[in-house]
Amino acid sequence: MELAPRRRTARLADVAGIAGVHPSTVSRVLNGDPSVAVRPETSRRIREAARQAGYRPNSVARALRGSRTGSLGMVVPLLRNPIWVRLQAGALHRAQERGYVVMIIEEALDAPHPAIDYRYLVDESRVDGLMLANALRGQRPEVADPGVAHVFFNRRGGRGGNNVVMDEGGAVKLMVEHAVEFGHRSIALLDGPRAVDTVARRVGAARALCARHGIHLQVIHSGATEAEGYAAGVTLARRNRRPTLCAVGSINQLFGLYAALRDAKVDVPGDMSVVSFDEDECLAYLDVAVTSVSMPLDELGAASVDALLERINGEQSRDVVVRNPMTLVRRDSVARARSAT
Amino acid sequence: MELAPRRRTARLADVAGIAGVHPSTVSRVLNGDPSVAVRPETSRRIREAARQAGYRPNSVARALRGSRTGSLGMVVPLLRNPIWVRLQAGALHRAQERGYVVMIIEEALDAPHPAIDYRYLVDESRVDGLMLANALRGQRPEVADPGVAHVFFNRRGGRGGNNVVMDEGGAVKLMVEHAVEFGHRSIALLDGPRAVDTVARRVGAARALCARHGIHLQVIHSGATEAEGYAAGVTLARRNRRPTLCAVGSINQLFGLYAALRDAKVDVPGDMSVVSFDEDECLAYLDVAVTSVSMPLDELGAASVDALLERINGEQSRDVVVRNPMTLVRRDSVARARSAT
DNA sequence: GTCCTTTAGGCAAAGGTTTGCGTAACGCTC
DNA sequence: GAGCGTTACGCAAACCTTTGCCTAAAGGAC
Repeated sequence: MELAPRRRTARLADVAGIAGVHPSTVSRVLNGDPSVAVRPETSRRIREAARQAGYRPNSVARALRGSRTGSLGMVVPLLRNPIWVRLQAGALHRAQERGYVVMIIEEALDAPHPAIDYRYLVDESRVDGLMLANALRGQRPEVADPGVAHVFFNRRGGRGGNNVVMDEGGAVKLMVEHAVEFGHRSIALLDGPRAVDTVARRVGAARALCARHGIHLQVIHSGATEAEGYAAGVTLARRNRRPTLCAVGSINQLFGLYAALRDAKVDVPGDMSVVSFDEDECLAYLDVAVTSVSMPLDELGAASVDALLERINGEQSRDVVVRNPMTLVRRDSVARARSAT
Repeated sequence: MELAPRRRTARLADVAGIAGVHPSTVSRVLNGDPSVAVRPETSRRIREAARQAGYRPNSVARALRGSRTGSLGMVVPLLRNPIWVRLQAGALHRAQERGYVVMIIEEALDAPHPAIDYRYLVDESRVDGLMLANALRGQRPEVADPGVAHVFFNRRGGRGGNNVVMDEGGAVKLMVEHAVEFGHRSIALLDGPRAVDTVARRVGAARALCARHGIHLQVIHSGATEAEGYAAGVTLARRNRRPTLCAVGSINQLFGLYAALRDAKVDVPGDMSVVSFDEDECLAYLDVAVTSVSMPLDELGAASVDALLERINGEQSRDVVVRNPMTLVRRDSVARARSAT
């Protein structure tokens, strides 16, 4: 049917030609402009012409005219960690629902700090706004720029008002209450670097809650990798007055911790219980299935898109906390504390 | 310094105004157009003006004029599986090196087959070309369209000439030779659905190689999830003449298989050896560290970008096989075959 | 001094859409 | 049938760059 050397795709003018009307009329009809009045018959003719010509609006021209690109930028620190993937997927789908596309930027491993300034993506009109998850506490010299629509997601940034985060405090509460339920009086929290906002909020909540419950808390900060989780696990296993439960911030650290405890002949959950803050299907299949707190990652991704679109549309800034389903997934890695220290 | 209500970002005309030249001259100087002749002093003045005005070329206007968007679309089936993430990261970085950005599209879980036609992204000038990994063997009614620049990566598609894949045959060879080295005479290959091209190539290579080595091969197809891997493992464990080594196509299936063998009291590697085709750092930390074949995923992602840019630049189509580093990572899950069946 | 070649940079069109405004034709009222 | 309010569209500008072509001035050759 179209054996010709692929004539450049149809333009508005082509459709207008077929339908015998002016391009502007085609535009209004196809976009459902309510301010226009066309006869039903004309409208039908235009739609038919568009269909026949295989018309697709040129998004570039549209973007130029309307100074809206219809795409959003998402900056994540490291795709390797599964949570970013789920956040990404959540954002992707919500963006698609709302007619936007998402550009992912993975901040390079050796990125300098303060990180490079992705506002240039907005200045170059590549995206309408930014979703940032590369903020580090204190490290960033307040790039918050009211002229550039942006939200910080999962990790807070700037002066506030643009943050979309989950209820880490609630997650910690689930964990601590679970620990209490099983009689634990001394617990450890193995988490990422303290410069990461998410970590800081978990640690803060843990300190407060443990104090209230009279539980001894020990916090260990390490990188979110298997190797560093292993190292932390080794240290932990050597302690003479060892905590009876260890909560872990990332799945990578969890793998390391598990291996370290196994190598040190520390039985899970007999000698030490373990809880992960990173739920993943594979946790159910480890040698001792891991109890975890399942966080609403997809929802956070979606909420970030929603919040960013609010900013783009000039609505009031406000912080958002995604509370959705957050549940304790009980598996086999938590047992009654053996010898209350 | 810029306390004003964020004047709309500087345009070419603004810079020209400051430098006292015509916009076209600014454009040529800033883009290093070799066909233009300007005095060094003028050039310097222009650059200074651009710097001072914080000028950023509007990529949308540029795209409209040049009919090049500078972005690439990448369609992946399911982000959950880590290999897509690594492919994505590889593509992201290479694209960035070459001045492009990448838009990720995750094909919905419940996507219809034949899948939706992402050519519309090109027709709408949202991207300059497509990297597709959602092709299924036979299922797709030849969407190959010479008018739309595209490559199929990791999974072949179309009539050939646009495929960028890894050397799955080489990977299988590493696995089989490893098996031979350890005296295995009967092996199983637990892999994804046969409609997936990658799987088909692995299976084909395995059949040929095993035949040559006189090894008995049993192929099990299942979905790439923990649950289906578990189910396959259960079946496998029940076999009376059980293979002595099982190779696994995806890490998710591997987790399931491992759990099934554990539950069935089949010792790894004593009763059955295991090899994964999906290398991941966490494999080193499982209760029995998993031997795997490490594939050049980042390189494949990068090569896909390179190949797509060739198509976009109108160069000759050709299939590409990424061979780079492909290594056997020897860990603890392979042992000498106990009782040669 | 005249003519030709460089040098240095300006002019304007084009790319496809959106949208404020303008204007015919039509129908209705009186 | 004149006047007026709709109805149904058309006109053209604007969004910002890039680029083919043009021109004016300067420099060189004779």
